[in-house]
Amino acid sequence: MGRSPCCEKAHTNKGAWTKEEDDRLVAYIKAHGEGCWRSLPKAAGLLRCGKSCRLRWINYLRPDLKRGNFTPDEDDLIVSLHSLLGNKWSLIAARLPGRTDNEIKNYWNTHIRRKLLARGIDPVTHRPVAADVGGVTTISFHPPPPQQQQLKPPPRCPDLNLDLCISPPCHQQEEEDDQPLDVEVDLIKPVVVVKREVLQAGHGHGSRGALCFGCSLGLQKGGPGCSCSDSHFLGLRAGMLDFRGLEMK
DNA sequence: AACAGCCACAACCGCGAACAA
DNA sequence: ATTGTTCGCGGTTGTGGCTGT
Repeated sequence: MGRSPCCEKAHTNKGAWTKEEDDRLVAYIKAHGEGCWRSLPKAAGLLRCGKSCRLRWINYLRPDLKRGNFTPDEDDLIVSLHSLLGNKWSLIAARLPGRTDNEIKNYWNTHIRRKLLARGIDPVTHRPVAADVGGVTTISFHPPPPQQQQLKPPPRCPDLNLDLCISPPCHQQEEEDDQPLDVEVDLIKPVVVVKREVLQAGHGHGSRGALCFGCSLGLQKGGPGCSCSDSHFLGLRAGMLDFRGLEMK
């Protein structure tokens, strides 16, 4: 026996949403809140399946959506998070307030991926594209071969806390021991703040607050994932771009 | 002006995880 | 422990708009 359908397909609309459907959905959620998507369409008087309602709300109707063009900051953040998390769009979206996983996924596939390729960077591995002897360029459009697949993230990274990435593990203790780090934490966009520090670092751990992305995430200085001595690449640092092989505790 | 091809994005589909009975 | 249901995610497709010929 197959899987039961997510909803009654017989009497549901498909395709683009009308203004009236949008209004109904918004009005219902404003009145009753999110939840129980399966029963929502009926309760809201919509001829849609629950999944469709959920997607419409999350990707388009939610009032806190930012919409509009991605900023260069967001661009860089997406690249760095993708290098860390792979195609975990929902996790990436969680770090970009006002952006949805679907939006980021589309943006990645249409803009960033192309941009990386144009710069000679493999969008899958985030490493410079390897050119073979004959001058033919090899680009990964599919998951990397087995030996590289261990770089894939574990099914979930439950213990990787990206919520607040300012952490002290690799600042220069020998220099300024008990001085508290002078770090401004933007609670709305904490990760962007970290990344800006990474960008302005440019010279390893010597400068205060100048942590590589890995160290910003709380990884061990000099350990796997720390790239404080690597050269810059794409406004980020080459070498810091692949944390996917790390054991998450 | 008409057509074809391309691009961007909204929406759908299938699967696995989480949860409840 | 098993089964069924619901939700959420990621990959894929469909479609409308734009651009070039």
